[in-house]
Amino acid sequence: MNLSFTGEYNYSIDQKGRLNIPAKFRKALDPKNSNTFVATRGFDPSLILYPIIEWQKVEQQLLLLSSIKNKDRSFVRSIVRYATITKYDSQGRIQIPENLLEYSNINKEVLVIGMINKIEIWNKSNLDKIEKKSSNDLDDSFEDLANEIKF
Amino acid sequence: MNLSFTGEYNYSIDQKGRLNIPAKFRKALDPKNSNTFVATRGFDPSLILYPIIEWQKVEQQLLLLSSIKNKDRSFVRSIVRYATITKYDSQGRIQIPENLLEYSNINKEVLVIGMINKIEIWNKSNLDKIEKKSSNDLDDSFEDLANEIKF
DNA sequence: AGTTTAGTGGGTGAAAGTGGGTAATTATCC
DNA sequence: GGATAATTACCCACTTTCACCCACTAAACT
Repeated sequence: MNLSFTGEYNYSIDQKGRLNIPAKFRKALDPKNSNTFVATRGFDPSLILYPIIEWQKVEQQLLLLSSIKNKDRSFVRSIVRYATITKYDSQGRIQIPENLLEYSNINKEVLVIGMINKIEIWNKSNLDKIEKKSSNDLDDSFEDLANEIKF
Repeated sequence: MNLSFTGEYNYSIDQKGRLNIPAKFRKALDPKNSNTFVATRGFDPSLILYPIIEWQKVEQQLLLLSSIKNKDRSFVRSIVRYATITKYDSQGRIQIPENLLEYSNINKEVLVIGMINKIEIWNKSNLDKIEKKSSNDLDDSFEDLANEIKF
């Protein structure tokens, strides 16, 4: 049975810029990935960790975009240029590059969120702000999505 | 014979945050689930337990949504971040995370309700309140459902 | 009444999370 | 190109948490 990433965890980044991957996520990670993730910018001001195999799927998708269209190229670039391969150490921690920390506005306290086939890393107060901003129209706007899905 | 959770049970959560799964439900649980549920927030202020296989169906549907669309992403996040995979122990108990207890306003006494293919967990007084509030217009609103299903 | 099953409580050792030191590798400078 | 600095990878150590086990009581069944 292939598990997925779910749930959220409050962790902290140490002075060396290392972040612990929750044990449950490590167990859920397919061994084919050989303990390796790709860290990159999210569309939100957050970071995303893809298992390396998942990332390769992303790459395949990006290859489908046009190299001629300005928009396409710039979209691809905006994602790929920040992608960093990292393998977690024997304590289960990955090294997060400085520029990604800056982008996501992360210093120490972070919220690690399982997103089924990938992982998001947030500065919690950042996420709270965003949630609050959209929460007014949120219930309504989710309604149509929720109707598409059988729970 | 398989599945189908029915009936309700008054149980209590112990100091470690563990909740007993009624023996009847454990027997009804397909062995393919290997004693594993996913606990998550309900749409009411209650919790839902999905057999892991049922939950995976939900995940499959969520995976169809776009990671690029803002709304889709935050919809997925709002659901998945509270989903916790738990296997019940040799006494038949699952561990319920602190944040779920808070959300559902549960301290100790709970009502465990079978909902056919999943299980709801309520703070009993919470449920009473909600039922009471809607009970006045309830008969009318149920009538509408007759258009969708037939007994 | 005795036996089995279910529900609840609690102790303990292994695992998880966190911090930090040192060697190895890479980068920088002269 | 070689010495030195900086960064990274790999270990070891400490604290806390949690999964696992044992035990007790109540209820159901025979």
